[in-house]
Amino acid sequence: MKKVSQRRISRIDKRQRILEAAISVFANKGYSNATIADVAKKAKIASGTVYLYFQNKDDLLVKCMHELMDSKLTEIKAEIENSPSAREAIYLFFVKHIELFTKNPDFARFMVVEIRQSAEFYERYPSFNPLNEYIEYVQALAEKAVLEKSMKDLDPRALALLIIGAMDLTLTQWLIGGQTFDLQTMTDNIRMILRLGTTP
Amino acid sequence: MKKVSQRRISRIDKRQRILEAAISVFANKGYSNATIADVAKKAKIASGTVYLYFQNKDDLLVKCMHELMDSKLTEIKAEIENSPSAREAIYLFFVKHIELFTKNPDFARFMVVEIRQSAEFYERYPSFNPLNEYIEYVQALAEKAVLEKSMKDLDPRALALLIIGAMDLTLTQWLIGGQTFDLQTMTDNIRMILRLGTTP
Amino acid sequence: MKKVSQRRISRIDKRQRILEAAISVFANKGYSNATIADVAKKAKIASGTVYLYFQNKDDLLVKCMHELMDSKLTEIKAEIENSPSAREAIYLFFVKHIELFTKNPDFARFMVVEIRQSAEFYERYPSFNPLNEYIEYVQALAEKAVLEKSMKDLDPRALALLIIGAMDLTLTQWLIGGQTFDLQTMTDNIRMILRLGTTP
Amino acid sequence: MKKVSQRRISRIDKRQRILEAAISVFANKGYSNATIADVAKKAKIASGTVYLYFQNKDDLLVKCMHELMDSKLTEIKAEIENSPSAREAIYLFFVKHIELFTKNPDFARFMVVEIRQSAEFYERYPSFNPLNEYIEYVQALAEKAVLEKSMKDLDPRALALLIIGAMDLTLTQWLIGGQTFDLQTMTDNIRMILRLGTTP
DNA sequence: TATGAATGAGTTTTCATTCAT
DNA sequence: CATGAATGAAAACTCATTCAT
Repeated sequence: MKKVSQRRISRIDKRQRILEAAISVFANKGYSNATIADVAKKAKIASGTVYLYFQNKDDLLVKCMHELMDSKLTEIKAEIENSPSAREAIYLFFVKHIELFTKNPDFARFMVVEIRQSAEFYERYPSFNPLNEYIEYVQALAEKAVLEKSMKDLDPRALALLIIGAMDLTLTQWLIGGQTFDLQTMTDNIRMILRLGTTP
Repeated sequence: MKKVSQRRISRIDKRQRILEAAISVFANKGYSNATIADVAKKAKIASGTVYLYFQNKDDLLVKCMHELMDSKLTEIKAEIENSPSAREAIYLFFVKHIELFTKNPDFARFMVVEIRQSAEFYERYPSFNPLNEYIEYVQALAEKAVLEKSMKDLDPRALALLIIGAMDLTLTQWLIGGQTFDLQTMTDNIRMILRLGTTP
Repeated sequence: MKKVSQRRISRIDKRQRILEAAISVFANKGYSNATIADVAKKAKIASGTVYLYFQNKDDLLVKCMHELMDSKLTEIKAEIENSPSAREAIYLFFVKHIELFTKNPDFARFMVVEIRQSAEFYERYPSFNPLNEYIEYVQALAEKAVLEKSMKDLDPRALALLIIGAMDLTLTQWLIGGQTFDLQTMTDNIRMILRLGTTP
Repeated sequence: MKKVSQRRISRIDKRQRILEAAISVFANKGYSNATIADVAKKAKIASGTVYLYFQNKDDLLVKCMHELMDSKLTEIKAEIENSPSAREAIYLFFVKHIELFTKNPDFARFMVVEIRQSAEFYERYPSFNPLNEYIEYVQALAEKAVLEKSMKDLDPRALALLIIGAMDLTLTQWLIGGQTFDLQTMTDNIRMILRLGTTP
C-alpha cells in the first residue's frame, strides 16, 4: 500500500523474473553453456543487474534449485495433504510430481539435468543437494505408511529412493525421447507396487 | 612381437589411456569445467595428441560414455548369465551394478553426473542416450520374468525404469553423502520388492 | 556536450581507432600473421573489445578494406572533380592516388598486399573486391574522355585496368624497394601515354 | 642410365611433385591457410618428407615462387624470341603470359595472390621479389624498342611496370570474376597502346 | 538502483616441426 | 630416404564480472 512496500514488491518481482529466466535458460542450454547475458536478455534487464540480486553465476544456479524445488514441493504437499492414507499419499506424490513437471518441460529439464553437478560443485556448495528435501519428505510418508500397516514393511529410505529415482528417470526418458512416452503406464505400475503384499 | 603389432597395441593403449583419464577428469570436475589440458596431463601426453584420437571435446565425452557403459554392461551381463531365474537376474543386475560402480567412484560419478546433458547436447548428438541399452536389457529380463511367472505382472519397461532409476539415485546419494550410506539395505529392499506378490 | 553524445562520439572514435590500428598491423605483419592481440595493443584496448565492434578477424579485414578504399576514393574524387577534361582527371587520379598512398606507407602496404586474398576468401566473402569501385570509377572517366575526344578510342575497361594495374605495381615496387623509386618518371610517362595519338 | 642417375632423377621428380602440389594448394587456400599436411597429401608423400627437400614452409613458398616464375619466364622467352621487333615482343609477352596463366588457373592464382607477402616476409627474405626478373626482362625489351624507334620514347622501366601491372590486374579480375572476362579486348588495347605515336 | 561497455583470463583447437622406427 | 605419431606453442574467441555513468 505504501510506496516503500510497492518498491519492495517490485524488487521481489525482479528477483523472481531473473530466477524464472535463469531456470528456462539453464534448462535449455545447460548451466555451463548458458551466459549471464542470455539470462538478462530473457529477463529483459541489463546483465549487470543480475549481480545486484545474486552473488555470481553459481549462486544463481543454487538459488534456482532451491526456488524450484521448494515451490514445487510446497505445491505437491498441498495437493496430497488430504490423502486417505500415507500409501495413497506416496502414490499421489509420484503422480503430481510427474504432472507438475511435464506441464512445464523447462522445469523438468532443469530438474533432471542441472540438479547433477560435478563433484567440485558439491565441494564448493556443501549444502547443495536439492533432492534431499524431496527424499526426506517421501521417507516420512513411508514411515507413516508402515505404521499405518497400509504398506509392506520396507525400509522407508529405500522406498523413498526407489520412488524418486523412478520419478526422475521417467522424466529423463520422457524428455530425451522427445516427450513421447506412456506416463500413465508408469504411474499405474507404481500404484500396483505400492499395493503389493498388502491386504486391501 | 613384430614392430607393427607393437605399434598398433601401443596406439590402442594410448586411446584407452586417454579415455580413462577423461572419465576420471570429467567425473571430478564436470565435463564443462574440465579442460583438454587436464585430460592430457592425467594421460601423460601432450594436449594436441588427444585430437589424434578424438575429433573434439564433445566427441571425447560421447566416446567415454559408450566405452564405460558398454564395458560395464558386458561385465555385468557376464556375471549374471547363470542366474536361476530372470527375477534373480534383475536383482543381481542391481547388486552387481552397485558393486561395480562403488568399487570405482570415478565411474560412478561419471555415470550419474555426466550422463545428463543439456537439451542442446541431445539435439546435437541424437544418438546420445547411454542409459538406453541398460534400460532395454533390464526390460528384456523383466519380460522373461513375467513369462516365467517368477514375478507379478508389471509392465516390463516400467519395471526397468524403476530398477535403474533407483540404482542411479542410490549411487547419486551415496556419492554426494560422502560415500557413507547403507547400500545393503537398499539391495535387500529391492529383492523384497521383486518378490512381492509371488508365491515363493 | 551532453553525456549521451559524448558517449556516442567516443564509441565512434574507438571503432575508428581499432580500424586504424588494424590497417597498420595488417600492413606490416600481413593479415594471417597479425593477431587480434597485436591490433588491440596498438589501439590501446583489451583484445576482447575488438569483438564488441567487429564480428571476427575476417570481418575486421573486410571493414578495413572498405574503410580505406572508400575514404581514399572519396578524397581523390574531391581533388580531381574540377579537372578541365576527363583525360586530365585520369592522369590526376593516378598522381593523387600515388601521392596519397606514398604519404602513408601503411595504407599503401595494406592496399597492395592485403587486397589479394586466397580463392577461399573470395568464396566466403563474395562481395569482397575492393578494387572494383576504383576500376569502375576510372572506367567511367575513360568513357567520358572518349566522348570528349580528348583520348584515343581505347576500351574504357581496358584502360581502367591498365591505369590501376600500373598504379598498383608502381606502389608495390616502391614499397618493396625500400621506397627508393622515381615516382615522378612514372607519372610523367602515364601522362604521355594518355596524350598519345591525340591532337592537343 | 645408371641406377644412381635414375635415383637422382627420382629425387628430382619428388621435389618437383612437392613444388607442384604446393603451388596448387597455396593457390587455392592461401599460403597461411594451407598446411604442410595438405601439400604432402596432394603430393602423395608423408608430411615429414617435405622437410627432406625444403627447410621449412617459408622456404617452400619462396622456392615455389622461383620455380614458377623462372619456368614460365623461360617458356615465354622461348615463344617470343623470333619476334620481328622488340615492340612486337612486348606485345607477345603480354599475350603469352595471359595465355599461359589462364590455361592453368592455379598458377594464375598463385602468381596474383601469393606473390604479395607482408612487409615482415620481405624483411625475412630480402631476395624475395619474384616479379623483378619479369620487370627487368620487359624493361630490356623496351630499351631495345626505343633504340629500334619502333616505339615512342617512353621510360623503359615505366613501360615495364605499366605492362606487367596491367597484366597482373587483368589476371586478378579474371580470377575473381569467376573467369568470365574478355581477355581479347585487353590484349587488343595493349597492342594499340604500344603502337600509339609511331609511324607504322 | 540500473545500465552495458570494457576487461582479460581462460579454453579449444590447429599445425609446423621433430624424430624414433 | 621415408614415415607419420607426437609435440606444444600460439591464437581466436568467449564471457563472468566490474564500474563509471
